[in-house]
Amino acid sequence: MNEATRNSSRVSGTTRIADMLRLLQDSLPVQRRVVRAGDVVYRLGQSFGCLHVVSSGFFKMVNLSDEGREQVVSLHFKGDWMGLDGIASGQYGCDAIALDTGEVWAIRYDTLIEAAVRKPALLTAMHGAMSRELRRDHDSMLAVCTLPADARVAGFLRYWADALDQRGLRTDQFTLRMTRAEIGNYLGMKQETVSRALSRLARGDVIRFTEQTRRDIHIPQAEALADFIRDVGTPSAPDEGAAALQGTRGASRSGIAAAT
Amino acid sequence: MNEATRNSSRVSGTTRIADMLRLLQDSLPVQRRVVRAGDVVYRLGQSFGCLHVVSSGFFKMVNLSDEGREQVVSLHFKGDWMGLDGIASGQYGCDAIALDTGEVWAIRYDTLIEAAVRKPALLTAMHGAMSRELRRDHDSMLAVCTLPADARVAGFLRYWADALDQRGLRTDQFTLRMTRAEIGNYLGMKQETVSRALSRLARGDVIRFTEQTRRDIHIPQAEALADFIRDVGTPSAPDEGAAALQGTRGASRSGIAAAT
DNA sequence: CGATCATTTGAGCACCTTCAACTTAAGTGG
DNA sequence: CCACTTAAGTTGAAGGTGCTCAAATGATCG
Repeated sequence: MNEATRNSSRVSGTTRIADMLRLLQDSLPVQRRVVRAGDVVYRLGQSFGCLHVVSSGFFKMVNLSDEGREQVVSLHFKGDWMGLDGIASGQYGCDAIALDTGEVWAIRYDTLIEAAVRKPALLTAMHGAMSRELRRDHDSMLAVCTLPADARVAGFLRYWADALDQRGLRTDQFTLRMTRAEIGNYLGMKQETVSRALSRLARGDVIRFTEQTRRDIHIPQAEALADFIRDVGTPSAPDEGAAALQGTRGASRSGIAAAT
Repeated sequence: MNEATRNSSRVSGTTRIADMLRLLQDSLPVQRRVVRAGDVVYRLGQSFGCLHVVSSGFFKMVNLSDEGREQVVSLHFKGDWMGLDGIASGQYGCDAIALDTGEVWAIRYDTLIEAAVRKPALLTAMHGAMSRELRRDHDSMLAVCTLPADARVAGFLRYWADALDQRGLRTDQFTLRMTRAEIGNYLGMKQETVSRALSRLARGDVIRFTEQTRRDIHIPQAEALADFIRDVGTPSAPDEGAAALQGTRGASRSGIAAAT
């Protein structure tokens, strides 16, 4: 996703999501459910029957291997759909866990399909959600496989800010709803590495910590974040945007070589 | 995906795919296209209009960042759908590249939706494809983020064998359609690491190379592959299945600890 | 049959992990 | 309100997995 796409989607994003929620509400019987942090919406292996749409709050999807390895594979915000990966097999493919208080709407899949004959917009909404999720998965893989740890954390913050942006919320300051361990799991690194990366970003003034909690992030300028991802992500880049981090880590790829 | 799921899907998998291709052929105008290795089916950013279904051959989907970082995000076999990630934005999200000679059927998305009113099975087919792709993406992330390099390569071979299995092809011996560099990119490692991992697997007799080409893989017993992934994937496991690799790498996690 | 690409293998190093200690935040019950 | 407990987060030191760099071999193709 490039810069232009991100910016243009702010206004249309909020209306798109609001319109979709209204459409669902008006066209289908929805089962509302209020959740609190840690609540389970559904579990991997449970019989699939409903799709779930986020009305408010934040959710994580956790994949689990046979041997017990865990992986946070996606995050879901207002307007996102959950459970799409259960359609084919008839069983949900992940655990869906609430990261904060919020509300989900459960929609029977078969009911949705029936109603879609009368209201094609329902299909468009669902297909759009699924298509966006595929795109997001692919962007995640790109980041996990091609970016060093610091840039991955920076990319995560940008992703979170973008998600808020598309929902009309303030993006220069927000509260992470996840522990360092959860973030690390999602990004394919350990919690200590996340902590160090955040400290380095703060030291370079790419981000700031507001409050003592260390979960409230302030982003002085979105440009600096984007620049940082670019510069650290491409080893051949000269030191311009990430120059502020000299001595901490930004110099390692070019500088240390001469020292050995 | 557990063992039972994999085995039960062999017979039903082949009929499912054959039935689906027949359904598409009989219900919709499909644009056939023959491709050869390296051919581009569509490119990232191109205007979305058609979904593409693999009639034969093998394909990779490549995601590209603004700065030029490349990532193979998925592989597609007979019966798989391509281009689903373009629905929401109206642009394809990846490059679709043929890995071998084959055939793809292009289907107009809007035509599909119209026809689905008469034939709901068309929707079921498309939703199933998308759901399976989401599941596969999540399994990829799990592997990339939680398995060491050797187990990731072993998991890749098992994935390829499973894909062939579901299509009724022989799974104890097959030809990889990708270079080491492509495999490495897909698995989040360098080509040298893939090469070393394959050499170690062969040294432990988990796989064998047939022919001189080093792309024809023989799997003496599928169990050994699965065991290997389990054993190397879980650090706490005692040395039983991967014992054959003593001295190469399998011992590092449990053996070296005592040496320090 | 020379040229190019793919693959293998070795040696050294860097990024990230592991292990550990410490600090801070958030409850809980007296 | 303050000990006490537990979980989350930070930071340092040391070590390992996988990367970089390099060279040699093997495969493929005009």
